[in-house]
Amino acid sequence: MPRGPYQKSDVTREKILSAATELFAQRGYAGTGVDRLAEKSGIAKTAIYYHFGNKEGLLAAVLDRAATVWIENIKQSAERASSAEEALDRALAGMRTMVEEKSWILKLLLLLTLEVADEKPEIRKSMRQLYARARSSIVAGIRDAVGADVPDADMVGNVMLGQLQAVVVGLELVPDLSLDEVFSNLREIVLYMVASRLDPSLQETALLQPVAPVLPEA
Amino acid sequence: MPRGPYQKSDVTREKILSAATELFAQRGYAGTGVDRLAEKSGIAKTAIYYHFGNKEGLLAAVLDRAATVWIENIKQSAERASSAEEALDRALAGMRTMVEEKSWILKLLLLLTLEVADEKPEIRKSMRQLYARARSSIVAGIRDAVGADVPDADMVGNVMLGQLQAVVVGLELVPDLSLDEVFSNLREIVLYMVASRLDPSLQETALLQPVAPVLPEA
DNA sequence: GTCTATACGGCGATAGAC
DNA sequence: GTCTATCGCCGTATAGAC
Repeated sequence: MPRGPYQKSDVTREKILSAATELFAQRGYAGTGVDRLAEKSGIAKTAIYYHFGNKEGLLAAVLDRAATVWIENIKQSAERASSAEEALDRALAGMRTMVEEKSWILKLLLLLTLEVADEKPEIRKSMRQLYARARSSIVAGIRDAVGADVPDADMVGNVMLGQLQAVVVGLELVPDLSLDEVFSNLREIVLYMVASRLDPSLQETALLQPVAPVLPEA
Repeated sequence: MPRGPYQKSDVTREKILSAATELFAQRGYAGTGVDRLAEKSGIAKTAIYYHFGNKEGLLAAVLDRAATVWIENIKQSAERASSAEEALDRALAGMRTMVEEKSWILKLLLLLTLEVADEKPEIRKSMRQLYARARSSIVAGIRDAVGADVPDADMVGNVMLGQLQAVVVGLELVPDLSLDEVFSNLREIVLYMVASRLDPSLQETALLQPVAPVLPEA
């Protein structure tokens, strides 16, 4: 069994990462055994643990890379817009494309967060940073598009990312969920949130009060 | 080894369910081995598989029961309100309490959906029905509170449940997340959504357009 | 420090006898 | 329903080559 001069660590990491990216996308996370990853990448099973700690650490690395690419793409697309609304539409279109074509990334991102955020500080940190990058891209996008700092723009980012993740979960339950409806609804909400933060008088939606019906008292 | 007359199936199911509810809440899902469940409930390991198919089937049963109780509680609380806004506040308070006190239910609900919705039609169906029950409770609550049918009230439900789940994920990443902020933000959004559906002229938030800055063309 | 090979313990899940 | 295997897969431990 020739052991040859060993490859540089980075090369090995890359082989593992690309094999894992392919197999996780194809067969899912749970459906991809570490033994199979070792075989596919041509690297010993124990070396995978040496590099990534455990299967979840490998997943975190795969997802971090994949998601970063998407964040960057969407950001750049939005920057090419010539109006604030177009910037929003481009961002939403990017999110939608990701849901349609790479939902496994979003799905596993959620899964990883829920499964290991307790007890694995390193992975939690990695996920938190990824989320922070996505959200600050949105905040920056809003600032650029509107041309001014929007108060509490963080919350707009939270809502967008929250609804994005809700779509992923929703598709799992209702595969024929209407993305048109969901995204146009989200568009409307974001427009309202930004507008009401720029002009707080818009929050006067309490026209609900007078319409209130009479319900039996407890 | 006396095998005795076997207990009725329902009694056995109940023993398993209550043991699982307790252990899943205490030690988490992954942290609770089926062997331990068998020991704690006093029922043989294989009988658990006999009753629930597999560990995930058991989890689905546990969650269905626990979540149904919460949906009912929140619904009843909202019905006791004397105005539309109070009904919303009661519903939001109920959701918040659930996040604060029983977030493991929401967390595992999400996890189960993401992990097994493919490949396990029974569990997917169970989760979808649960989601549908929660959403139709919201829709009915809105109808009762406003005293009229709100067009596309489904989407309001989707947004509320989506943000609820986003909070659960968010807390996993940022344990000191401000629930005050998140829920008051959600309150604002729901009020807007309902109001704009009752009076579509409110959707004229396109005051963003004039503020649009000039960005470099691609 | 980087990697291989083997063996082993733990857990979910199934099969078959009773 | 219970029991006793038994399988597969994650993860670890160990020992050692380059």
